[in-house]
Amino acid sequence: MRAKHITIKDLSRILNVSVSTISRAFNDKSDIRKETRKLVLQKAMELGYRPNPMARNLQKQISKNIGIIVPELIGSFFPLVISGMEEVFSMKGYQMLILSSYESFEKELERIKTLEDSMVDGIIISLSRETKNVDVLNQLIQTGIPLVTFNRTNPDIKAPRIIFDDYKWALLATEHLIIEGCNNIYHFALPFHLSISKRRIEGFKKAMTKYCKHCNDLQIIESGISLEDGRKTMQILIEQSIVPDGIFASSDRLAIGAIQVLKENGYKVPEDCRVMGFSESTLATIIEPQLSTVTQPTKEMGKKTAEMMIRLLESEVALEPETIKLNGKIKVRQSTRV
Amino acid sequence: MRAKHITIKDLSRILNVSVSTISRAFNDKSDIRKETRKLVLQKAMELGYRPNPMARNLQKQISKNIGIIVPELIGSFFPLVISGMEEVFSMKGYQMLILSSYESFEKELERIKTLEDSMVDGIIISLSRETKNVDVLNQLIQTGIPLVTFNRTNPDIKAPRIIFDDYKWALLATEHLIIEGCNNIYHFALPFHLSISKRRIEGFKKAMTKYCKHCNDLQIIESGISLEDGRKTMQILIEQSIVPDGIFASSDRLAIGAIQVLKENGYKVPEDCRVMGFSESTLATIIEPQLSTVTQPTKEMGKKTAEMMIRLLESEVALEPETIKLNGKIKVRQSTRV
DNA sequence: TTGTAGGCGTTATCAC
DNA sequence: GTGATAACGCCTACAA
Repeated sequence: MRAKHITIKDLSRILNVSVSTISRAFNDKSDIRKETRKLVLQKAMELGYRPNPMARNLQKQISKNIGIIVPELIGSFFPLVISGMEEVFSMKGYQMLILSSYESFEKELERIKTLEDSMVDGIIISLSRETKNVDVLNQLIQTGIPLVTFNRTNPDIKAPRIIFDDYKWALLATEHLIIEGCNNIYHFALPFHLSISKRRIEGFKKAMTKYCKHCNDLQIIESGISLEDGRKTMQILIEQSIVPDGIFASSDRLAIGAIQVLKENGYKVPEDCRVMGFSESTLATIIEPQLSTVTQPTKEMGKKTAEMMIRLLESEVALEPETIKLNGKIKVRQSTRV
Repeated sequence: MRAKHITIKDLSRILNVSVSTISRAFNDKSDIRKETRKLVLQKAMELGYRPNPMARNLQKQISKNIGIIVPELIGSFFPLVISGMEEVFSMKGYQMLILSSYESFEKELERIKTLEDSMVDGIIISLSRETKNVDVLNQLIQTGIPLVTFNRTNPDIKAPRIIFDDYKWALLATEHLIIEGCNNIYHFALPFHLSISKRRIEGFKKAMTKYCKHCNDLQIIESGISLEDGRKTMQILIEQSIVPDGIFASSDRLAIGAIQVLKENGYKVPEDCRVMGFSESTLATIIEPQLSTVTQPTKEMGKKTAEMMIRLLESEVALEPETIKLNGKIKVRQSTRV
């Protein structure tokens, strides 16, 4: 029982002009007299006429919808990225269809299918934790649907990627610990198969060798992603009587888990062990001591990703997949400085 | 340069059947022979044919899109609610268009217009902090577009609302403080004009009078919503040499701000002052002492809201606006118990 | 500068 | 059971 919308035909009857004239008025065409356009637009406003987007899209063979798949909607990172995208897309008249893969590869495939079905104009994706095989995404690109990846991506995907310069900032973060006097530094890493994880590990190693610090693979621990994962890793270390004098954790949550367990076991942060997080979260200033971390331009990442998508959409020719690396900043707080 | 999609006509030509037959096969109509349907479906699968949703929607006069407006995408609450909605909507074949009002009334109006323009089947909204006038929303309902409000709503809106039972749980939270021995309790409230704020204040007052505790309006402070707001309120109190022995804050962020300032000024929590938060956030277990708070069934709220929307959508008759109140749980941690 | 008519891909209403 | 055909609301040659 929805109020019937007024259509272009109704308006044409009322104004005694043809539908094409109205269409022209609404599409900024040149071949229409100024006064006519004004008249049409005014009457339209008066009667509350707006072109039906479904009809328009059907005819134009586009949907003005962009599908977005993220691993999760909890935690502050992805919502903030999405928020950045929204700013750009809403300016350009695009809508976002947001779906979550819940960190599951299977769900991710489902979501991709859903988006294909609903004929989005493009797809933006950040890979789930489980995703190792990216064939489906490459097939997607084959069919001609614009794809952009961000943050959690994979070098095998033949699409643009907007990422944080993990290598560089992991290097700088580690360097910070070294300069503060740490000798025996451990790295709590994200799941190894994530490219984001690999890049940070490289940065960590580079810093260690640069300063001739002892560094073997045992110092790099595949920890996971959550606070609980950070706790577990630290617990295992302590059970083995290993207490580093510096920890570089690949996420704030990992870092905070480590700090909690250190404190529970009577160790002092930063005196006994300095702890550095990664990718600033609201948690960083709540924990005691406040956490040093690397801030990422999260919202910026969303904006850049959206802009890249729009470039793909508007470009006539196929663009060479580009990689955009975003810079961060090191935020020194109490957890690394006595 | 997008690969052309195969259409119902192509398929009809290939299979040598009429388009209507194919349409029937895809719409579970009864008047089609089993084998025919099977044949059609199989060939369709083979050729990768899927009905074009734009055409289908145009003809059915629906969009299968639900517009969702939230005040913000940062913080964990709204993303989690949305996550709950997604579960329900994606089951039912609906897509969500998510927009943020950025806590601004003006932007909120813009967003509503955008959604009207894009002809969503229904709108779900949680009001911005600034929103006092809800005429536009009532007009929306007049035009027949289904509307559901959640969390931040307003009694003047003639639409279903899915809310947390703020009154009851504010009462219980306050009661908890009283039972733990507090006598001089202050309430850090959200902006007064929010109905959510009013309901919690009522609950607070009720608990105080129930236990014959002294309670005047000075004990109820309009604090805001953020951690910073919580800090400010506490600071002002301390400057006036007022140190309550109990604080019931209307959000975890307010509570944490209060705890920080208390500690900075040498007061102990919970010994000198017990602090109770509201609406569990991830921050609650990070702060020291860990924060007692009221957990809300956040994701559940999203589900219930989505389900309500679907009921409106599927119902032929206009439904009487219903209010659904969700229950929470009191989570006792160190900040209220010595 | 404006109007006419065909088509975008479906579904629904008739006939057969 | 199946097949034509007219909508759905808009855009765009082409004609006037």
